[in-house]
Amino acid sequence: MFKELNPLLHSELRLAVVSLLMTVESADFVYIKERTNATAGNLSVQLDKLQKAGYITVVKGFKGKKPHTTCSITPEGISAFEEYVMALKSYLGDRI
Amino acid sequence: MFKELNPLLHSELRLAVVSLLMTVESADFVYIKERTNATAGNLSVQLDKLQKAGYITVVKGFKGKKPHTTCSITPEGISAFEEYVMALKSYLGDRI
DNA sequence: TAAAGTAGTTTATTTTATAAACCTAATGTT
DNA sequence: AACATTAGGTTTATAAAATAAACTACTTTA
Repeated sequence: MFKELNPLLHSELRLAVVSLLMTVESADFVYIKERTNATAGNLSVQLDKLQKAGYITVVKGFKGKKPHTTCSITPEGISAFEEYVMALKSYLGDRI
Repeated sequence: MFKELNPLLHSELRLAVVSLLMTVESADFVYIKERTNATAGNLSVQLDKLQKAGYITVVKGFKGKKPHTTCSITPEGISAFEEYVMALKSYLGDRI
């Protein structure tokens, strides 16, 4: 009846991050933070989890002299997201 | 960009319960438990939260000599669910 | 050169979700 | 009759999550 919802994606902020990264080639920490309205601390933690799951890549470097973190979604992230959407549909019936 | 997801509904089991109750006039504890694959303890707790939020009504009585709990969704539950679905759409783009 | 800002990370606290243990009554079982 | 088992839950304890607050390290500005 109801499909299981991948707990890594069933989190408001992580879902927002992945959803955002689905629409762009890459995005940096500050941009993601602004778009998702997240606090830096929360975002830092959640990006880490997504990276450890292999759903995103996180590249830390410098832009000029400031630290700069760039994220992008991986193929595994894309398919996890797509599966999550399918699973959600089992909860939402035809109103979606 | 991303709408807030009602935390009361953004829980796998509570979402399943509400989603199920959207499709029936009422359902009893055991039926909900079976349909959602929940443990009794977890279901008991989550039904309580939904009731306290005013999203469902929970009527406890007896069927023959055994306890019997019947649940149904309230108008507030229906609109909360519908708003939740709208909010979700902001995360899912056009794949939904 | 001191204060303030940027870009994060780490740690601590609060919430949640969940399972395990428990309760009460009814129904077999010997 | 006494005891175990099942049904239908509830309560409590634990593990996992989310989040905010505090902190780090460096840079820019006054």
